[in-house]
Amino acid sequence: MNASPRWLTSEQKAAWDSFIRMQEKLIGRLSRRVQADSGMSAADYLVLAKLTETGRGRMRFMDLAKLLEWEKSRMSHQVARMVKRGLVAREECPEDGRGAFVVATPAGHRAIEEAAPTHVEHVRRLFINALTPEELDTLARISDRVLTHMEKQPD
Amino acid sequence: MNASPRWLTSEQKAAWDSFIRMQEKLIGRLSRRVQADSGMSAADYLVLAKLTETGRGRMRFMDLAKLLEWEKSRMSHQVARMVKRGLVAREECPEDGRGAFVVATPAGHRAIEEAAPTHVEHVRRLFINALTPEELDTLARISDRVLTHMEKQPD
DNA sequence: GCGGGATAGGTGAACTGTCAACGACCTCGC
DNA sequence: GCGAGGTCGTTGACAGTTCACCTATCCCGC
Repeated sequence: MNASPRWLTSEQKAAWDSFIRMQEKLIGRLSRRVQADSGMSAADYLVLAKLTETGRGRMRFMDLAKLLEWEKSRMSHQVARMVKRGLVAREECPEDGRGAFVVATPAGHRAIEEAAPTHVEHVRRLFINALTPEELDTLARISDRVLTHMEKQPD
Repeated sequence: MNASPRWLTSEQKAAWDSFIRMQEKLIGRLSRRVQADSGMSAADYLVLAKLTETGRGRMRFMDLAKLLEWEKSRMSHQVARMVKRGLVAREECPEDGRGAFVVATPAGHRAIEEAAPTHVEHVRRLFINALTPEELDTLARISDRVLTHMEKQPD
């Protein structure tokens, strides 16, 4: 018997496969829905959601990136695209010459306010409604466990 | 009280957030690991894994796409890239003039055989080991429930 | 006040995924 | 045998991501 056998047991593999399949299908469907319903990409939605919810529509670049747990480069490209689409604008930061603010434009505010209820409804329809409150709670605890565990692991 | 309230309860939102965060972190770390360890992308790994495991290294294009639940266009682009990298080759299909086979090259076989144990080890380390067998089992059931539920839902 | 390291942010190239449109081929009814 | 509609697979344009590297600025000890 080995402490770390080469393969997974069939139960483990089945569990892993189910999880992966579920997660892929769910995320895929939700992001296609956001795109189709609102014309925004899933990334646009996320950025606007965090930006308006946490920063009231105005946030330092890096704060937003940290909140989303995104790399700055990803943030930078994403904001550039959103500027092009008129959803947000950049603003200089007087206190820090390096810094910048991301600000939701009126169109950005409107877009997220229109998209949010629909998105939430899809989350409920596809995910929340599939589970009892107890199952949902269990899933939350399991997710937190995995997260905590991962944080203790090296890369 | 509304049958379908506009927002999620705080428990529901917390559960959803945990799940999303976990899933993103986990997938992100695993795919960066595959990339760094083997030089293959996560997609390359998946394709080679299914191709060798299910088709013994040779499969019809569409069968492979269905197995992975990928769109044919994605499959097509992916195979094109993998051909360029020497991991697979295309072969014509005599019985069906439209059809084509994807075949793992010797380099492809070697690559997946070298990468698989390491990948499995990371799955174990980051995910399996975080949970008790009971929790893992619970997660599998929950995933299946969500999958079944989604299949009954329209887009 | 100044030099070095850390931090904020940007940029280009390469890669991946999606969407819509397309050509080639098969199949089945007439 | 031929035409309609489906299936197989490709392609091009474009959105998104990552990686490595870059600049400008800030902070802090000396």
